[in-house]
Amino acid sequence: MAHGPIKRSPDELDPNFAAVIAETMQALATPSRVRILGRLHAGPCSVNELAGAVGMESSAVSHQLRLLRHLGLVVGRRDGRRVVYDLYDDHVGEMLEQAISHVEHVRAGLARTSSAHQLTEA
Amino acid sequence: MAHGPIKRSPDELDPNFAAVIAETMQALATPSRVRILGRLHAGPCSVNELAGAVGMESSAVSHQLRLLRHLGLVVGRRDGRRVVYDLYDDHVGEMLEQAISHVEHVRAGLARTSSAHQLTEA
DNA sequence: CGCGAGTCTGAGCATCTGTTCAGCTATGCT
DNA sequence: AGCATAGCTGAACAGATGCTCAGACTCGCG
Repeated sequence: MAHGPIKRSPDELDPNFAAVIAETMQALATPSRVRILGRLHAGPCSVNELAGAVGMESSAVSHQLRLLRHLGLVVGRRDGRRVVYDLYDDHVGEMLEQAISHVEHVRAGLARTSSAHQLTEA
Repeated sequence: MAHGPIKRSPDELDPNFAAVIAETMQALATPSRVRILGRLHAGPCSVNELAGAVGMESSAVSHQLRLLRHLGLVVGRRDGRRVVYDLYDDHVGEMLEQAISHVEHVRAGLARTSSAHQLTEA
C-alpha cells in the first residue's frame, strides 16, 4: 500500500491526524460500544438482539450504531423488517482483540506497580 | 498468571471487563493524549518539553499525565527539578502504532464506502 | 535562607457525550 | 387499508471530561 501524505510514525504526530485517531479510538472508549462490538464480533445480529445482549434500550443501541457506522466500524443491511449489523471487516475484530490483549497486559503491569510506586500515585 | 474470571474472547464480553477496556482505551480517545503519547514514543521528556511539543499549557499536560500514569501507560522519574516522563513499556508504543494502522485502514475503507452506501449514511 | 524554575493539585467553567423519551418511518402481515 | 414490529431520529437532561486559573510544593542555586 503506497499511501503517502499520511503520517505513519507515532513520533510527533500531526495534530490533525491525532484528532482522527482520537475520534476513531473513541469507539472503544465506552463500555456500551465495546460490548456492542464484542457482540458483533461473535456474529451479525439485529438491533433488538444487540440491545438484549448488552442490556440497553434499542434506541440507545441505535444511536451508538450510528456512531460506529459513521466511523466505518460496522455496517447494517436490511433483512425484512430488521436491520442486521456486522463488523465492517476483520480488521475491526482485530482492533478489538488487540485492544483487549493490550489492556490485559497494561492492567497486569498496573497491579504490579500499584504497591511499589514512586511517582505513579499521589 | 492464573487469573480466572477475566474474559479473553471478545465475544459476549463481561460488562465489567468491557468497562476496563473502555477506561484504558480512553487514553487514545483524545487528540491531546494521543499527541502526548506520540511524543513520548519518540523518547522520554519533561513536562515542559511535552507542553511545548503538543502546544498545551504545562498544567493541562500534567493533568493528562496523571491520567495516563493512573492507567499505567506512562511513568515519571524525577531528574533534578524536572520530572522526565516515558512510556511505561514497549507495549504502549505498540498499542499506539496499532491504533494508528487500524485507523488508517478504517479511514481508507470509509473513503471507499462514503460514495456507494446503503445504510451507511442518512 | 530566599528566590526562580518546574511540576502538581483543586476549583470552576464550558463543552461534550450517553441515555431516555416521544414520535416518526418503513416493512410485513392479515 | 389497518395494524404491529423493528428501527431511526431529534430534543432534553445528567454526568463526565478537558482546559484554565490560582496557588502550593519541591528542588537547585546564589
